[in-house]
Amino acid sequence: MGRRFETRAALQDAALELFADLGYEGTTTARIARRAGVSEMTLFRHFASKESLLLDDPFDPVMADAVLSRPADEPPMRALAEGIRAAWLGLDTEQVAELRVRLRIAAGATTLSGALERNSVETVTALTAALVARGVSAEGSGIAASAVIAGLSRALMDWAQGEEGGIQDAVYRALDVLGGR
Amino acid sequence: MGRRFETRAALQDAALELFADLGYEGTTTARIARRAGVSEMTLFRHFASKESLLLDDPFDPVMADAVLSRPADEPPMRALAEGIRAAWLGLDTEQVAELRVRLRIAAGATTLSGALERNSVETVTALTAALVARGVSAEGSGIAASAVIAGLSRALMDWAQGEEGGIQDAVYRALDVLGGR
DNA sequence: AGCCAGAATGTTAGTAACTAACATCCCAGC
DNA sequence: GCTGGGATGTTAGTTACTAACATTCTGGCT
Repeated sequence: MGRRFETRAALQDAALELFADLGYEGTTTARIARRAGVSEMTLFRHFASKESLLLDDPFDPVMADAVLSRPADEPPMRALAEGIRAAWLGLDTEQVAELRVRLRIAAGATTLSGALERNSVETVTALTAALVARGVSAEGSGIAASAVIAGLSRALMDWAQGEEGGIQDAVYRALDVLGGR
Repeated sequence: MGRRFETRAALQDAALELFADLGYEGTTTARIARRAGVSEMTLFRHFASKESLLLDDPFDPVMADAVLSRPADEPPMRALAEGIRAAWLGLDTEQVAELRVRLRIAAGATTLSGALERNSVETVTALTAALVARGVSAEGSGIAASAVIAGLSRALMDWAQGEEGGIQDAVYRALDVLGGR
């Protein structure tokens, strides 16, 4: 094995370099493939879309777990907000820097409006399941999870575009708002 | 004048009929244009995308106004949720029926994931402005507005796919969750 | 070493949403 | 009647993405 992983990484690297140079919309999938030394068809075998070259689903199981351990009487939005905080403590500076690069590219491409949320389906599903396990209705769980991820996405986009402030602060402020404070 | 409006309406009618018959993804823009008796190019002069044939921005100024008149000490998510309720009282049954048709089509098309939110940019902007006018920070306002619209969109999708329950009930339950109850 | 199965990749041809450039038409107002 | 400008048509593209089928490459077995 290995080759599969290597090609995938090569494609993602090529994509990020070109996105940075030419912008997201100025970069064609054909060119990404060429730079990775691979055919365009192969690109689409590794990534379902051009979008997913930039934004993987950032699903983090720690989030869902943390939500489960919130006090039982907490309303769903609050439980999500307080639970998610935990997962955001374990980021090292390199991860944060790369996240920022990706988000800046995403923020600059009009055709990527809503892309972050679109690529968080698995995360939303996991959070929804966590709420259901806490006894919240399936309907209410889905609504709360969608809302929190949307709010969080917006906060991250704002953070990426603004001055170099701490990502933790930005996320915490967002979660305060979403949790109803 | 008039012709411009007529073509636009003809296109939208043709689109909805075909979407209902063949599904969203099974309908090509070329075919919509043909049925409306117009060239494909003309279609794209009236609608920026295939998506927008199905989902216009449903911006309702009543919503933003209602948010403005909430008590000053209410936290942003609560103010949005409670404010928005008002705007949902004035829907007649015909509007609701058509909304349901559109949403069912949207729910059945995988490529339309997140489309409702994407087509609510103006609404989000208006709600953000309303919160800012109430003294909430620009950052927090955007986050809250994005979250509430996402939650509401999710609730509407659920409602459209489920049994024929009242839309008011569905929206009210969603707003309860979003408002932190 | 030589061979085999299956995975990874390539090639080719196509579809469909959208765009640019330029020609034409059609209606309103003089 | 004529004319100017907006609405439309035509043509020719670009780009993301897919289907079908051929080829190559790799790792394990004898």
